[in-house]
Amino acid sequence: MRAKTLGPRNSTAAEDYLERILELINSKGYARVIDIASSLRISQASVTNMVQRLDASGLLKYEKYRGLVLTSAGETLARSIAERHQLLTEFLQLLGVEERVIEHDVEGMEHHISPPTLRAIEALTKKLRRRPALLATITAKRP
Amino acid sequence: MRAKTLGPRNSTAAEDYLERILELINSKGYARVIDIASSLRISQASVTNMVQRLDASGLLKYEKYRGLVLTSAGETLARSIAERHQLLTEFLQLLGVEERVIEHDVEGMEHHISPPTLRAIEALTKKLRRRPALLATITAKRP
DNA sequence: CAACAGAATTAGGCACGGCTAATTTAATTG
DNA sequence: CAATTAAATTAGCCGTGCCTAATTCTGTTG
Repeated sequence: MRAKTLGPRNSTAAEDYLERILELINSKGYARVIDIASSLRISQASVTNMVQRLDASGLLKYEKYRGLVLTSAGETLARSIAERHQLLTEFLQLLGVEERVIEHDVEGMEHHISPPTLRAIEALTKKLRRRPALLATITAKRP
Repeated sequence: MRAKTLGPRNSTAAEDYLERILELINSKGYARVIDIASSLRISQASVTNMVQRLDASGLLKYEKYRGLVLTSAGETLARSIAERHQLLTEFLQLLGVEERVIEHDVEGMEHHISPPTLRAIEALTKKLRRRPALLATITAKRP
């Protein structure tokens, strides 16, 4: 068995897993290794490995062959990741970016947006929602 | 000697190197291994390794112990990376995000912003620049 | 309750992108 | 121009996060 460190700073991969695990739990009530794997399009073996590391770092409780549950730390983190994802998605939707592109870009960049930046984008998004005319002039230029 | 693959899809690390190399060339006329290393805060050995991989993928010409120059493909790519960086920085500055935070976040997310998203943010940035009043209401809420 | 199928785990490997230590090459200078 | 110093390279290592193949566990079912 290897070390499975996963240090203090949670990696972008760990965030992807947490985000998906929360989604699965919300939609089906549980998150099996096989479901996480197919949802993230990676192998079951990779999921097992990461789940063990997430357990080691206290973000979920995991029992071999028995399943997993998020700890409260893990759930809190997963929720904030999901919220950030949602906000970034809404922001880009407002700008008229194509849905496929949004998914791709948000997936990549979400892990690198710190709370202050997120709050700034959130404030902007809220403003823009009330200025459809302003947005129209922007999106009109990119058909 | 190892393979040094660096496949078709250029990695985020490769983009960081190219960006910094262009900056160095613009500011001092050349980019030595030791300058790249200290600028990116990584070891000289790591730089040598990556520079060899960038050479292998045609983004720069490199001769051992002799230095490097960007190919036209490398320079074009480096320029677009730099422009994207600049645009994202300006956007966040406009939103009143703290300079340190901007640097950190842009460094992380820039590699994941595709051209359509960038164009959307660019259009928005241009609009916002002419709406200081609008921006004031946003930034005022985050002291 | 034994056999089977499905799910999970382990074993072993790989590319990436870092590192340090040791070595080699280039450049400076007495 | 030889010696020294600075820069660059190589060798070898490590963690992350993915993979496939082989194995093991669980739950169902005849």
